[in-house]
Amino acid sequence: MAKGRGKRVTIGDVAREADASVTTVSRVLNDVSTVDETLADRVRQAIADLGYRPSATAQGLARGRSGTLGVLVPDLANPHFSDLVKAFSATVRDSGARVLVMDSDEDPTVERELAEDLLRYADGLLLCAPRMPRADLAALAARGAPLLVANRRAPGLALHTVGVDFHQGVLAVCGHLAQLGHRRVVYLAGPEGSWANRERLRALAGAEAFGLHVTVLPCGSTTDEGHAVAETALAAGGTALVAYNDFVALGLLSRFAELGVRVPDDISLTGFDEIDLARFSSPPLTTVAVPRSGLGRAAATALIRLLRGGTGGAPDGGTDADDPENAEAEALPVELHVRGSTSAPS
Amino acid sequence: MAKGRGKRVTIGDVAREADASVTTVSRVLNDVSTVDETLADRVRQAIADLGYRPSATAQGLARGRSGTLGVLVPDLANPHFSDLVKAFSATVRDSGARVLVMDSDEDPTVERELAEDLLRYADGLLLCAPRMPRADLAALAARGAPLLVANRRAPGLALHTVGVDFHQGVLAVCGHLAQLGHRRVVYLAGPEGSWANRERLRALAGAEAFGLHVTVLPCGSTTDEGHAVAETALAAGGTALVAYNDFVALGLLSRFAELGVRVPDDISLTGFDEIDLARFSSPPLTTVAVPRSGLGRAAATALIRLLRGGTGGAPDGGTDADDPENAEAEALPVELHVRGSTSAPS
DNA sequence: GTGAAAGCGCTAACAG
DNA sequence: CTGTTAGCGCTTTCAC
Repeated sequence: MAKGRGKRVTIGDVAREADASVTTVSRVLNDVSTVDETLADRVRQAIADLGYRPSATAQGLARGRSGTLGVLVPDLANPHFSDLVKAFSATVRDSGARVLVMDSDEDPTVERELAEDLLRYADGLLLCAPRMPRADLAALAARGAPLLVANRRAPGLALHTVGVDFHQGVLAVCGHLAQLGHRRVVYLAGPEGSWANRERLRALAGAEAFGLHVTVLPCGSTTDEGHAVAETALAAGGTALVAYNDFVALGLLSRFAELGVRVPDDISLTGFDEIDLARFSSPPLTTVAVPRSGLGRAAATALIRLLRGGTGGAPDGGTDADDPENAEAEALPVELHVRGSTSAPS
Repeated sequence: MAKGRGKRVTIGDVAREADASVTTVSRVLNDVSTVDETLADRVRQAIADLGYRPSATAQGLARGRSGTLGVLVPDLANPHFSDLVKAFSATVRDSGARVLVMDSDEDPTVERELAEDLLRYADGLLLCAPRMPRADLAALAARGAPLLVANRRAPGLALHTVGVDFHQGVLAVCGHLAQLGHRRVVYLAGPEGSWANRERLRALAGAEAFGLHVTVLPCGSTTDEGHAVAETALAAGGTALVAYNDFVALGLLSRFAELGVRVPDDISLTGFDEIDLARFSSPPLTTVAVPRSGLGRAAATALIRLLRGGTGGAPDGGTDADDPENAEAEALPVELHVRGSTSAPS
């Protein structure tokens, strides 16, 4: 029986036990080229008896691919990324591979190194690195490994990306607010260098076109930061507050409750990202739902397709890098959810 | 330069380029047995020129270990586990290894398979599987691979565990409530089979000793479930509600806000787990902080130690399984945080 | 101090 | 349909 002894059970042990060759064992393992049923059964029996499991490492070496995909995120504790990773993993697993996760702890200076390390293990990489310097991105791309970048664009870099249409989301928020009659809104900005924040700002600028005047206040991305900035935000003289994300919005809401400021009667408030709790605040939050799981699935699908396509797979020459059509972007639609935290200005 | 061509750069390429042997290259790679500085420099230069990165797979095969640790969690989107995995990964990475994450999606029927698969890739495994059948656990343990189980006990199974002292946490909550003068509390129970829930119930039973009468109401672990059970909970006739976790508590709070029930004036409420948002609800939640990151770190440390110790490492005989001292438990302390959601009964 | 050669466990031509 | 034989890229005795 499969008692946990010292040495690993190898394919050779199985072959011996089943009185077959390792090739045959390998064949039944990968159910390939019809092996005689009797023999196959004997092999399966031996596998079961010995509790044999093929070593993924050996398979990887022999096959030339590890069966592993990497994903690098800035913060796994952020629901945005844990949902993404979760969906990514599920899809990847369905395709028969596994996922190696790395967390850069929001530190752009280690991202490059982590990514390179990940590539030693993985067949491909999903990169969520909103603040990685362009040069590092270029260097990674030049490694030639299948690389997919999430929520970030890198013009002229010929890399594949997937992302969420933040622009449209912010526009939807602004449209909603404008329609309610708001004219002056204040935006509580997210992290400085982040692509998501830049994208929001870009959209906000566009929103001025339909009669909205927006003031930008530095803030951040956490509940704490939202809480801390509440009074300043109030003083900024808008009738509506557009928070960088739901965490910030909930922080504001919390502070407002303490201050006796009523939302939306005294001031309207919107979030972004739709975390689970957004429906359960008082009042429930008007926010933009972004397809986190959808993004994870899309990323997995795209990366797997890249793998299959074989980037630079041709031994010599073939489709090389400077193909302008080589880069490919995908932007998933978002959805505005109007709830109790917004109303017409008083 | 390191242009991303078709073929992978191997140690042989580096050796050729540096006019050295692969052995030497391997040596400078693993900085072992003083290689002559001149030669070493030449090798390093070649490595840089070629953009060489050792294949983790090949290293794994040759070394007999993959440099990868696995972790299986029920739900990566749950902050409890994402924090745990994050801290686990960080610690594991500091020790030079990587982490393979798998998410069982709360489905106990796939856990066994996922764990076995993980073990094909990883040198060791951290198992968070609160509902895995004992037999499966035993089977995994019998595989002989370094295995660490989080937040769950398995008497007689001689496996290593780390966990949080839920028992003490619940007792602290009850003590707090009792001291405020509560006599009748209702517990909103978590998922049926889960160890965490069983542990809470066990502690609750103990709490009756100091004068608390507790009614148990089935509920669940999500905000939605808390929201849904609110009215029933109210009708159960307690002066305080002990929620399975913070999500449930926030769901209750949300529903209470809709119903005009005031917390803590009309009823006291406690959570468990201290999610980030617990401080920001209205009122802020009295809850029990569990050291999620600490648990992740402790798990990593323990697992790494197991790896070093070499479970069943002795080729024949040696320290075998039925050693009673072989199993080892670690229970991290928790901390009650009293906030605005609890007060003396009216 | 350095290199040649034998594997690590598996897959994949290539014969029979 | 089945087995023999090379490797996959690296580490590691073991000689030099």
